[in-house]
Amino acid sequence: MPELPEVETIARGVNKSLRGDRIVEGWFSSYPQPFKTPPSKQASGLANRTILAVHRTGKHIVFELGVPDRSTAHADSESGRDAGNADPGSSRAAPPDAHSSDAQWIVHLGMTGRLLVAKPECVPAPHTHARLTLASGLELRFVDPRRFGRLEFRNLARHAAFQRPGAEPLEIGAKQFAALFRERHLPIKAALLNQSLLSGVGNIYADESLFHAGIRPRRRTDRISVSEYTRLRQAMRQVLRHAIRLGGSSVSDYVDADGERGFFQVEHCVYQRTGEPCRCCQTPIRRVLVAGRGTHYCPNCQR
DNA sequence: CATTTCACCTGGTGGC
DNA sequence: TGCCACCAGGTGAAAT
Repeated sequence: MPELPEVETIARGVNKSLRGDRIVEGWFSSYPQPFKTPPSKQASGLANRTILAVHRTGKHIVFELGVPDRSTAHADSESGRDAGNADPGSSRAAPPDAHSSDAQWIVHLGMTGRLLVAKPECVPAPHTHARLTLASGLELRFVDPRRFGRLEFRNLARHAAFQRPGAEPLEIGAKQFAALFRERHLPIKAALLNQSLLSGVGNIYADESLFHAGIRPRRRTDRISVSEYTRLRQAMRQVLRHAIRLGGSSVSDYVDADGERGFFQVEHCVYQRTGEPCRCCQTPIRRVLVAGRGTHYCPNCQR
């Protein structure tokens, strides 16, 4: 589900709700699959840190975290919550500053991952693999039925900051975009899905971008002209920006951090419209396999 | 090395 | 109703 527009929507939502909040403690399920960092290390690494900012890079959500607030940890364990609350220097007094980030929590949602801001009394969904309790009283929950998602904690004193593997689709220039693909020899759809080239485009937005550019998904990257790449980049930018404005695509169960569905699925021209008439020329949309993924295109509009 | 295929998971859907 | 095959937004390891 989560491609660039969905991940962007979730990151914005979490940032809005939790920026400046403090992580009191983390709970992680015993399944090893969703974790790049062992659960115990994530829990101890996250505790008592302030969330300075939450942002998207590629398909990853990155939490920028401040240094652990030891005074709060002591106050909580020795003299109860009152001491922490009475101290104006603790909890939310300091303005969040992402540049002073001391650690990062990196969330990848895989196919079915969700990140939800919830009230603690709200019953957790099945397949909830992580819960962070926050000083505000809210909870952040990571839910992921298929367990393709990944959670990682990085202490920046000892590890480099997270970097997306490829270029950012909304930042790359026209010249670099064409250069990225022209010397390769694979179907353009496969190239668009390769995150080490371009980070953020997935199955939905690859198909939609190729439709709007009028390019067939099986065309090889080395046989597409520079002017076609200019069109493709333009189409991709417009599709991604429009999808972000509509809160992403809710194909089956995608929801944002507040549990709200997106609306870009209504605008899909080809994705999961096999056999339905093209919105442009009425030709039935065709489905084929490219790079092992279901791929949808209009045989008339795309050449 | 570049490219392609497949395994990793659970759940929903549609055919018989 | 039950059983089964097939499909799903992603990625990285293994095979070619």
